[in-house]
Amino acid sequence: MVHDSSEAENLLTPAEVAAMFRVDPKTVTRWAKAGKISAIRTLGGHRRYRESEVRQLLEGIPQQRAAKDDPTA
Amino acid sequence: MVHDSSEAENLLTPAEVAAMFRVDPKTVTRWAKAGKISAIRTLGGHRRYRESEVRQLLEGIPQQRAAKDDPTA
DNA sequence: TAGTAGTGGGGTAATTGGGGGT
DNA sequence: CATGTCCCAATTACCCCACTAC
Repeated sequence: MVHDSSEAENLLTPAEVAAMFRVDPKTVTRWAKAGKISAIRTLGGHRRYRESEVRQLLEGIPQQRAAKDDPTA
Repeated sequence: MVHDSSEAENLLTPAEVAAMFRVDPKTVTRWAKAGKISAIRTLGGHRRYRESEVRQLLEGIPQQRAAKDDPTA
């Protein structure tokens, strides 16, 4: 493959996200409907979720903070 | 360079597009058959897709909505 | 010319979407 | 209010094999 997609965001299926949260896939769908998580739709209408966003929600990481002020110290 | 594609019509293979949508290459083929995405045919019958168009679809730009509920009318 | 990976085509099982009720 | 489950229809994923792309 000589092609190169400079940017590749990892997308997750509803089932994968559901497994990570230990909930039903339908619940993930409701979260997307409620705008609690962003979703990308396939041309057929199925949803795909950004892995980075999902992990962030799982970790409970609020925002990225400047390194000059590190509260963990 | 004997093989420079410049950057006019950057074409993607089915596998590339499939990876971007997190779907199976076969699914992309189905989208092309359904006319949901324009495809260019190689002389051997294989399909190639326009990167610009794929990106637009990923961004979630202009999705054709069912006419049953069109507030613009 | 040969070899490996990707693709097309067809068919079938699994997942997903949407509404509704617990 | 949020989640899980049942319904049905649509979309998607994986199986085969033959041919193209490089």
